[in-house]
Amino acid sequence: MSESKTLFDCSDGSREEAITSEIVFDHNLDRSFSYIVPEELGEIKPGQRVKAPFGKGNKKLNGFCISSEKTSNTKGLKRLSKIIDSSPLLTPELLELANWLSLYYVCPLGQVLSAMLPAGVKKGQGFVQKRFIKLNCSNIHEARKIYEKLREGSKQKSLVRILIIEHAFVASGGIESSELVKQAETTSQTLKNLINTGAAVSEKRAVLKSVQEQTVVEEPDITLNSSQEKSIEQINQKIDESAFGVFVLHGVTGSGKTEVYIRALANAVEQGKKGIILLPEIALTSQTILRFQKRFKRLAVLHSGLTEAQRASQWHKIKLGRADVIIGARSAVFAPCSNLGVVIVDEEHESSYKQDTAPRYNARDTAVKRAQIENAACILGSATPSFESYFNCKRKEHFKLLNLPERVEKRPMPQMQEVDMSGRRSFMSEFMIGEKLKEALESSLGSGEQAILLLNRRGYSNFIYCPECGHTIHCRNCDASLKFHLSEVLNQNSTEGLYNTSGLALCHYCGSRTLVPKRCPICTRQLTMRGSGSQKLQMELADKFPKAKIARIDTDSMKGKDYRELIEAFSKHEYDILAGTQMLAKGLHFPNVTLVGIVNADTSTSSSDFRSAEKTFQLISQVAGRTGRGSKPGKVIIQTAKPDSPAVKFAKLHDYDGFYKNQIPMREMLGLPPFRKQALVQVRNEKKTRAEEDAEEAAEILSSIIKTNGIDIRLKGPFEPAIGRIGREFRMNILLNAASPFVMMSFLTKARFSEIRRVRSKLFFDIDPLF
DNA sequence: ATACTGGATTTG
DNA sequence: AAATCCAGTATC
Ligand SMILES: [Zn+2]
Ligand SMILES: [Zn+2]
Repeated sequence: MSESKTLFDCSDGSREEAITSEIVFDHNLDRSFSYIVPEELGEIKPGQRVKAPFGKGNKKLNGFCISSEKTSNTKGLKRLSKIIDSSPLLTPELLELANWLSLYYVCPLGQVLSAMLPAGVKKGQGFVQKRFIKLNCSNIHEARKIYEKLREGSKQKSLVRILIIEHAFVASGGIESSELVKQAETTSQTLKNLINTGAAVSEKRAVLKSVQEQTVVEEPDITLNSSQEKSIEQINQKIDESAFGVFVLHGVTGSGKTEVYIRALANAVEQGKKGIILLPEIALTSQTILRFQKRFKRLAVLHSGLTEAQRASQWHKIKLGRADVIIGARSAVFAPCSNLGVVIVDEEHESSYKQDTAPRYNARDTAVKRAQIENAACILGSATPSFESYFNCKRKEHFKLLNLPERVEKRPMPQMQEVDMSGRRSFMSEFMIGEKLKEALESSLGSGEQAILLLNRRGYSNFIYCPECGHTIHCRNCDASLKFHLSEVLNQNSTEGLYNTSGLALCHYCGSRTLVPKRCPICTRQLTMRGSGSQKLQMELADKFPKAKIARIDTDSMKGKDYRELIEAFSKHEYDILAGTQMLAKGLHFPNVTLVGIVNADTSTSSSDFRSAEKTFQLISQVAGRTGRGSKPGKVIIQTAKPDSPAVKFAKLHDYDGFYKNQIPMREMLGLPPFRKQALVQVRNEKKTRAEEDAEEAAEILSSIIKTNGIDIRLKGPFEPAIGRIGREFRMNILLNAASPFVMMSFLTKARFSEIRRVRSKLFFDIDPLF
C-alpha cells in the first residue's frame, strides 16, 4: 500500500528532507541498502533490527540498521515497515567487532550480525509473561485496614500478610503470583478470590525465562603458587588499567590455569567489569560449569544443551547487565555485555573455535580483537599453545607469554613410552592393541587400577564394503563413502528383503541418509559393515581381557545423559577400561587411572596438512596431562608408525618449547603460518567443467590484482580438494598465502568487490583455514 | 540469496 | 505453440 505510493509520488519523497538508514540483510549480497525511516517509527539507531520491503515482491525481510542520516536525496527509496527492537541489540563495540569480522573474514555484514545473535533472540524468545500481585493501596496504614478486615486464620489473610511484609503496594513491582501462593501455602483460587474483593491487584509483565539454577556452596580461594601469582599480577594490571593486552598462558594440565582464570574474572568483577570465558564445546560439562558457579553467583551459561528460549534468556540476562561472568563455547565471544574487563579462551589451540559456515571466524582471534576494541585483557590458555599464539608472543607488541611450569601439588609427569607400529602390516585393520600395550594393560588391571584407551578417530572409519570385490557404497551427491549408522529404518514393506533393516548409510559431508543394500551391487555378495573403530577396539579388548569390565565412549552415538552416567560409573571403578574416540573433557578426575594408551597417535590422513605434527604433539601432550594425577605414578603408551618423529620425541620429553623450536624453521622456510597467512577461495558449481573454468577465471583475476598492485601474495591453484564434490557441487580451491594479516585483509577487500563478482559459480572465502 | 527476465531449447 | 531451461540481472 505505502510502497505503491512511493513509486508514483516522487515529488513528495525526493524534495523533502527525511531520515534515511543503511540496512544490511542476512543474505549473500555484499552491500547495504538505503531506506526512508518514516517519522511515525521514531528515532532509529545502529544495531536495531528492522522489517523492510525487499526486491520485486517487496517481501518483508528482517535487517539491521547500521547507520542513519538526514538527507533530501530519497529518490527511489522504499520505506521501512517497522523497527523491531525498542533499543539496539548490539553494543557499539559489538558493531565495531562485526565490521572487523565482515572485513577480515570476507563475509557480508548482515550475515555476521545475524550470526552474533542466538536464534531464539531473533525470534523474540527468552521472556515469559508472569502475573505480579500487589495490594490495592499505597501505604502501610491502608494496608493494615485491609488486613484487619479479614478473618483471623484465613488463607486470604496470610496472602495479605506476605504482601505487607514485602511492601507490595500499588507503586511496587509486586510479588510473582505462583511464588506468593507457595509462600502463603494456599491455592491460586484463594488468590483469585482476594483479587475479586478488590483488596489486591494483578499485573502482567514479561520477565526473563528462568533457567534452572543449582544452589551451590561457595568455595574458598585456593592458595596460588609463585608462577600463578606472577601471572595473575600481570593480567590484573591490564584489567585495572582498562588496557588491551593478550596473555598466552602456557601450562600443562594440572598446573592451575583455571585458578588463574578465576582470579582474573574475580578481579574484573570487583572492578565492576564483566568477564567472558570460552571453552571448547566438549569441555563445557556440568562439572566445569559447577566450578565457576561456585565462585560466581551472577553467571550466565551459553552451551549447546540449552533450548533456544533458554539460550535467549541467558543472552538477555547478559544484555541487562545481570551477569558478571559468561561461560560458553565459540559463539559466547559475542556475549552482549558492556564494560568488558577480560576475555579468556581456554584450550586456545582447539580447532573447534573455528566456525565452518559463514562467517568462518575463529573465536580465539575474535576474542583478541574484541579485547582490543573494549580495552580489555585477553587470556589464551593451553598446555600446547597454537604456534600462532606462541609466535605472536615473540613478535607482537601486545602479546605476552606467561608460563606455569609446575603442576600443583607437585604431581609428577607420567612415564612415556612409544611403540613402533610402522612394520606391522595389519595394524588398525586387523588389530589395535600391540604387545607392549597389552602387557601394560595386564599389569595395571592386575594391580586393581584403571586404564583409558584413546582411539584417534582419523585412523579408522566404519565404511560399508564388499569383502569380495572391495566395492564401497558411495554418496550419490558427494565424492565420499558412506558410513553405517544404527537407526530405525522406516518404509520397510515395499523394499522387503533387499535392504539392511538395522541401520542406514549416512554421508558425513552432506548428511543424506540412504537404505543400505544387503548385497553388493557389483558382485551380489553380502556387504559388510566394518563397525566403528571404538566398537572394534571394544571387541578386541573383550577378547584379550575377558575378565575386565570395558566401557566405550562414542561421542557420535551417545546422548549427553548416557555419557555422564558412563563417566560417573567409570569414576566409581565400575569399569576397568574406558575406550573412546575423543579426548575426555578436562576437569575430570580419575585418580585410579594409571595407564593411558594412545592406540594410534598419527593424526594426519592428508599429507597436505602442514599442521599434522603439531596436532600429534597436542594429542600426546593432552593425554599425558591426564595421568599421574593421584598418588600413583602414571604411564602413557603411544602406538605410532612414526616413533622417531619430532612430535613423538618432544611430547615424550614434555618439551613444548623444544618442539616449537624444532618445527618453526620448516614453517619459515616454506612460508607457512605462523609466518605467513593463508586464505582459501573456493569455487563451487554443479557442473564440473564450469567449476574448473570459473576457478581458472577467478585465479586469473586474483593474480592480476596481485600483479598490478605489487602485493606480497602467493597464489596456488586452482586445484581439486580431497573431496571434489559435496552435496552435488563440484569444488575447486585457490590457496592464497600473504605476508601478513594486514596484507591479506587489504587484498581481499580489494578482491571481493572486483571483477571476481562476474564469476558465475558460487565463491566461498575461508580465512586462516584449518584443514 | 531470490525473484524475475528474455531468449534458447525442448516437446507434443 | 507451449512448456521448460538457463544465463543474466537487480535487489535501496
Ligand atoms: Zn562386491
Ligand atoms: Zn553426501
